[in-house]
Amino acid sequence: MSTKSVAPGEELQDFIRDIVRDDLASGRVKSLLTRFPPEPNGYLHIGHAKSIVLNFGLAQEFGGQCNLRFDDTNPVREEMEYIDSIQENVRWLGYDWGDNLFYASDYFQQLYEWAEYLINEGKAYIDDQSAEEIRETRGTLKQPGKNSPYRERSVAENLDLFRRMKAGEFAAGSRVLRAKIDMASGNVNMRDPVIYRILHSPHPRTGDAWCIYPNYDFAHGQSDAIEHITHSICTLEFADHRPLYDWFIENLPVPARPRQYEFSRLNISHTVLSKRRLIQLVEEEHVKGWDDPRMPTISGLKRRGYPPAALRDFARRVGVTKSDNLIEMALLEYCVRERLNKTAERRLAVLKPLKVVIENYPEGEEETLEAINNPEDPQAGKRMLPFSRELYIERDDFMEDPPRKFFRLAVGREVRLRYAYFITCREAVKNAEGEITELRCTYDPATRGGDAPDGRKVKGTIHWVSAAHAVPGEVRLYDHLFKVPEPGSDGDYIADLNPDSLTVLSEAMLEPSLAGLEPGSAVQFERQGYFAVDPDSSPEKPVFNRTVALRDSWAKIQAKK
RNA sequence: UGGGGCGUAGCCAAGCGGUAAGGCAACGGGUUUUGAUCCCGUGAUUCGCAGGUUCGAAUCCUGCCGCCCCAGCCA
Repeated sequence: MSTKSVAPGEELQDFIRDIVRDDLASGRVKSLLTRFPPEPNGYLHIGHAKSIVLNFGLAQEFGGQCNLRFDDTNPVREEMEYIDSIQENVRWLGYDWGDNLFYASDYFQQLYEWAEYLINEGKAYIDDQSAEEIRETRGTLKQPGKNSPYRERSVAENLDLFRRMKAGEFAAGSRVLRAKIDMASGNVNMRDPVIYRILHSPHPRTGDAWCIYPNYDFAHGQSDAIEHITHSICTLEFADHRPLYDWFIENLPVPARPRQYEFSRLNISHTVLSKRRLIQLVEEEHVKGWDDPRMPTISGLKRRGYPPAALRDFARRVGVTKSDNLIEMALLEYCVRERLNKTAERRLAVLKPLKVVIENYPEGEEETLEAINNPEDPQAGKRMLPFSRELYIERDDFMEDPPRKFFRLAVGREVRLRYAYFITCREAVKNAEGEITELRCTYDPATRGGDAPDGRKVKGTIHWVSAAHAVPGEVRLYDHLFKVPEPGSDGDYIADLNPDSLTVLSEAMLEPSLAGLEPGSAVQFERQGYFAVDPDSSPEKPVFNRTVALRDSWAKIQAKK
């Protein structure tokens, strides 16, 4: 399976890969070891996918390895449920970490010992100040902080206090362990950062074994060192933490010297990718859960029908740099179409049905016509479509007063029914309200299959489904979750939500082969778009999600008017 | 003069002193039983701005401008 958009043999080019090549070439590292380090406190989204594809992709490209490591240092926010969904998501994206599944919590004992080591070295101390006091004495971005009154405690007292913290003698928040670095540093992260805090809450994996927990800064780099990670890749907001990351590596007897590199996080137009905002969308029910097909979460994209290969391709196409970016949703959609065009079988489905009666087709008669499953893939074979006197076509494929360039049906005009016959519309039947309820047409028996023996041409080909054989179903049409490229750029992002992001069509008519497909199956409804079977689907009532519409140059022309 | 990062086409992005790759979008045209796919063609005398070094600068130097991140006992 080809998962790359780059030509065979062509190497991806970015600053991370430059560094990796140099390190491998110079022998600084003998083999590459990366890691993907999610915190199990939420669902993964496409921004994480970029990181996953980078870290696992690097390992694949350079014959290295990528570990999956949960950064589970904060028991008050983390849950087992997320640990499971994250693993599922990474696997679904197509990556395998083998036996290399780790948890920062696996290292709690080692981390604790290193904390004591720092105390013994006179490089860490117990601070009795409250959180507010610590904040107040940290200084501001432009002014240095003040030393804590507890900063010069003896090693013995620090050790005693730290052990009693561990033993559970103190209340949460009453004391913390701080690294003794420099309260006047221009980098706020270096102003005696807190590295251990008291948290009397059970941990999803270690239970009540601990009541003190290391924080991110004290756990991440050391975990990298324990695993002998060579390149610890994270996003730009951690660049300010790198001096601290390095400080621990230099001041602790760690078994390896990993290095941290930062790249800019992914931003995509017409959606949001921050955990906080995603949670709000779910909690305030602007969407129907984490896997709502409009969500940029991995589970949402999966339910929407986005193929993992398209996501991988997308992640590679956006590149890896340090500059702020806003990738147009159009690029993601392009990747999805490109993939699905090659893999999705074609089907006929009428979303907004309009009945058609073929007056000169014998009543009670029916026949089957051959249709190609995927013109892009001969291996996909063919199928048979039932045809009869009464059909449904798309309402949008008929116009009473059509403009000149309208190639579809109108009274007096002839079009081709895909894989079937040429038909000519004779009359549009209306009800009392003046709405068109039915089209009376005639067909040309000589055009069976869709070609006229006399060589005459028709401008349009439309899709259809035999009324007697059609399977009714529900089709969910999705549009951008937000109506503007940058939600919240001028005010509240909630106000930018697209009220029409979901349209449910409950009276769609599907060709028979569309019934009974497995949830997740992807098909193309010809002339309309790619659709995926929703988990809500049942053989009695199929439900399809529109993954992405086909490119539509006719709609584009219409929009210009 | 807090610290850190970034500025190449509408959106991304190569480029690493030798005279601006590529993709998406847009716009033309061709093929077509999906107004789809596919194919062909169209963009930067210029790389945030201003100086300087050099035979030669997007690439080196200096100054300026703009944008993003940091003051959780979150990650």
